[in-house]
Amino acid sequence: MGCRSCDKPKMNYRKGLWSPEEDQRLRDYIVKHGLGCWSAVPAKAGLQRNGKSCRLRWINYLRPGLKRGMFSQEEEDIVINLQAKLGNKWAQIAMHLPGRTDNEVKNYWNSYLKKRVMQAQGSIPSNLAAAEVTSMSTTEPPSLHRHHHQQHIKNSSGSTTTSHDRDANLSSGSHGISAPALAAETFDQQPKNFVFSGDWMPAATAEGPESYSLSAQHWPASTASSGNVTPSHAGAFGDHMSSSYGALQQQSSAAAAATMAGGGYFDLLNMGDIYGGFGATGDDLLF
DNA sequence: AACCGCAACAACCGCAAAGGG
DNA sequence: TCCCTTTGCGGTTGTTGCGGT
Repeated sequence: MGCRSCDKPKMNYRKGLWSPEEDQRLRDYIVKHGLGCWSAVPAKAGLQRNGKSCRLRWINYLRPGLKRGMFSQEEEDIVINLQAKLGNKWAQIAMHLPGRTDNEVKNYWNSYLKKRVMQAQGSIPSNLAAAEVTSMSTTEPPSLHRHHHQQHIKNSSGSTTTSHDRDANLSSGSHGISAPALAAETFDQQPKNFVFSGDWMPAATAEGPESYSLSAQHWPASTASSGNVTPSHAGAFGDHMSSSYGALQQQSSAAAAATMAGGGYFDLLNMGDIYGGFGATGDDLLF
């Protein structure tokens, strides 16, 4: 792991939100060179960030296949049940949520699910409970009350975009906490969809990623929600990695075919250099 | 219109594990 | 085997925007 060739002079690293330009630089670099020594990335990519920050940015927001937007009922159930089972092992929990990152799961838990679970268990502090009365009188997340029809989501530049995906999820049924058995069932099941491209990647390319033109129009609006509620991560890679590949090859849905057009399984392997592969933890990158 | 509180989420920080020299 | 560096993870903080007053 040590990477002595990456030695670099200490510098004042930029902090705070990432600008679209920084995102672009990081993407460009990784697409061109693949993932390697993160500590070397900032210098090579011309970024005044530390490697840690670049890694986090890539994993949480720039990596292809991330799902943005509201958690579905099924995802909520998985988080709740796995949290009960594993504790705050967000990386492990995220493994079972295709397209979700540990950070996203953690934030969702801390900002919403935790209160719901506490209330369900009757252990929610009175002050919290009071604050939650209005929002918890139904099973919708508080935000859905506050922004009923248009959910404003910040992007990295601090501006907001309007996403409708949360509204889409409103129709997904009750948000009540389901039986614990659900989670156990869920992690054993195969991912339902495999879309092996990020929303910033071309949906279908005959030439494969190598010939892919890096124009800005292909990138998502930074961290803004793409409104994508389609499971777009490469499945629950983690424990299911090998079987997922098998499943993928058997998948002949139009979506999968379109996404993988001209590339298919071959693309997956090639893009592994870019994606870094999805490691045993599912959401982590291996290099 | 201004201020305040809340919610959501992006990002930082610190620690531990992993791996090379 | 030890030391050093990098990576990964979880906790926490900071920032932003919205609704209410």
